[in-house]
Amino acid sequence: MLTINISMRTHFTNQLNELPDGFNVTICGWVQDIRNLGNISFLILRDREGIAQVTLIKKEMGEDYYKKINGLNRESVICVNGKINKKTQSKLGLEIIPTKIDVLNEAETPLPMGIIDKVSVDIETRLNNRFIDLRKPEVFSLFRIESSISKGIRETLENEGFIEIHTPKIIATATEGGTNLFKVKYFENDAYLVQSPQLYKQIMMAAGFERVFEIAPAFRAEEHNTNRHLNEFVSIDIEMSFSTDDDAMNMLEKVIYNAIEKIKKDNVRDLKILNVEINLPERPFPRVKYDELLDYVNSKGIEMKFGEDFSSEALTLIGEKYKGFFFITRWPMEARAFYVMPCEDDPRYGRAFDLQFGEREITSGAQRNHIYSSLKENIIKKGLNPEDFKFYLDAFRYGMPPHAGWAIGLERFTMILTNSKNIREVTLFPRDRRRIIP
RNA sequence: GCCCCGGUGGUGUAGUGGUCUAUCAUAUGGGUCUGUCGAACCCAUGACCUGGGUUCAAAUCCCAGCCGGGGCGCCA
Repeated sequence: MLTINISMRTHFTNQLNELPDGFNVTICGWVQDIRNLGNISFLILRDREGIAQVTLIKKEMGEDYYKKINGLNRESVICVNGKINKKTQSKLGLEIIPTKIDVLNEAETPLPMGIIDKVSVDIETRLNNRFIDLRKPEVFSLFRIESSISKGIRETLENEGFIEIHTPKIIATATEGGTNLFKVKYFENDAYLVQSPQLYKQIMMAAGFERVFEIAPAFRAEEHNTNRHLNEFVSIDIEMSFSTDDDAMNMLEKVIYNAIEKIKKDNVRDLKILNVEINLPERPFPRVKYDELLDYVNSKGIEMKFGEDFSSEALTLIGEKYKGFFFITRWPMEARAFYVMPCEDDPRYGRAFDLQFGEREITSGAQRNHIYSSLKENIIKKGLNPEDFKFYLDAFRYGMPPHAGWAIGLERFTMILTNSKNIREVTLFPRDRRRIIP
């Protein structure tokens, strides 16, 4: 049972059930609703854990006080001291008969948006008034689940010997290429926000840390306007030494499985509020080669050449065949970043993989190329300048072990598990093409 | 960046040239009611994104801007 010592409050609303009839408590929270019937009224108090009914009786409170409390605006913050009455007609099974009500902060009126109103609210309005939107239990539950996910992932990685690291988010230039970077002024120089900690976590392999992970924001200056992209998102990155792409995939399976197991255990109430059912995936996840899917897509009439990435249309088709988690493996080198390790048997392919959930991509990873000369060659092949990567390439010259890793988008993963339609739903204060406030 | 769509009270909507002094719900303010739990009932309040144009007449048609939604590309 959760126990938080806060001087004003003796209990959260969900703890009242276990207390005996007549027990004296103080509960604190927001005035969600007042139903006034004249000589009796019902005040619904909401806190983080639920709601409770406070029953106000005019005869017992006196006319003036009764009127004052009934006149409180919705969403005002109060503390109620009183006795539990279990012989109530309330559907909640108990009510509080107040002896003292402190008004700590009165809300203004009208509210920018309703919390329990029976009208839908646009996501735009909700995000503009996020602090109110987040008071809704079904919105709050998403973030409790997101919290469990990052906690669960962290637990698994720590058990597996990973060390949590923090790499810089402001860089001179030269990450992986491919995506646009946000430019920032750095005193007399230009600098950029990182798109990924990729190069740094690889350098940590040369540093001998063996296994590292980082949970941190990544920034991408892409002008996308979709339900699954953010310009700032939380990237969960790992890198592991003396490991192959298979080892990385196995680790990913374990991490995903444990996170889901944790949610099923710790977020029963949230899943119920959201009306979402999550099944533990079967392991191992299917591993499907790029070529196989390429053929499949072509056979279904979608034109796609070797080396191209799967289009949305193609992924929709693939998602109909593979519904849960599955890996796409053995990608063409030209479709992936320069740091991927080519396959020994055929260097046109690389030891890279994506983890999909149906049509949606949630992770990409690879065994990395740890051979200095070959890595440098691949940088040139991609049209990049090795000079720009000196700080990175040097780490491969004085003892770099073979290594592999992956990155998973926290919001994407949460979105999939909670069946959310828009990634903004599972981001507290999303940063997209237009939004930087709040 | 490209394509398509949209902007009406606090919130969500109806309304495609005149009968719009603009619909409905919700909210807000006031009132009735001692057991509500989406309380009920009565009364009231409150809106056509901005600028320009067409027209006798514009919420409605045209242009520009601003803001937003969906899709694509790209990706986590």
